[in-house]
Amino acid sequence: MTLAHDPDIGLEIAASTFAALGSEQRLNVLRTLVRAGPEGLSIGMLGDRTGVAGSTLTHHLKILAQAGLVKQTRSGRSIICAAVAYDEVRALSEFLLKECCADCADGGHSHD
Amino acid sequence: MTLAHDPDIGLEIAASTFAALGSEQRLNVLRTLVRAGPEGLSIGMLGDRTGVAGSTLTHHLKILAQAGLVKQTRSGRSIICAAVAYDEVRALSEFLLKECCADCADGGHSHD
DNA sequence: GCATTATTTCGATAATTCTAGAAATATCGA
DNA sequence: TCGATATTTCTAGAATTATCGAAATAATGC
Repeated sequence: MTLAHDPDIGLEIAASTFAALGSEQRLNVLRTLVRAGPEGLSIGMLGDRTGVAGSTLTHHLKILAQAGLVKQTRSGRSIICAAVAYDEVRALSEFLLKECCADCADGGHSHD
Repeated sequence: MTLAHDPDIGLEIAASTFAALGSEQRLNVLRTLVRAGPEGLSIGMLGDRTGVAGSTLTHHLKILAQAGLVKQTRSGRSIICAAVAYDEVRALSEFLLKECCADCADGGHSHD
């Protein structure tokens, strides 16, 4: 949704999505979420596990959510965050492997 | 090489590699290089095509090279840059799809 | 409504990144 | 060596990002 099959807008979106992943702390948050499974974690939980302040988490999660890597839903007084990175990551790798590497990719690089 | 099959160091490297891709200008440079094919382009050429100042290109290319996305070789008084992103991108997507999304990606859900 | 818990917004500071001009360095041909 | 070309280093200002505490907002239960 956020990234997909666009011609040149793809560059902009891809870059910002990569940027969203380009922070160790954010990547750690994402990993924690992914490992937590589809049920996700509340932000408080996430804070406990990562040792990151709530306000900082809000900041990072907004970026991850804008990139379409995380989805947030309210549950009572908690916000549950769950990773939905699969499609995004696939789109990203396809962006480079296709959009970028189109010319060379089929010249000798094998995909599975 | 830069990113591969590491346990937790992978997080750090993956993040920095993502960060390398997380700039529109850099991604554009990379795309230009990839499209130029395995022969690559000199930095001057790259400057012509992208309109980016040489010193800025040096900066970006260093980041891309450190991430293992671009390789530079001297040819006379020019530096030829060529994209070698394929493996890196594959490693990156695998990082998320496996290291991160292992459980969710393919249907089932078991934690480590 | 009030107290409690959970998250966000605000405000502020530190750190990093982006950008490119100018000067320095390297390479080549004559 | 000299002159021309190509790239890098140096430098620095602008812009962005990271971080978190304190106050504000939202939701729940009594």
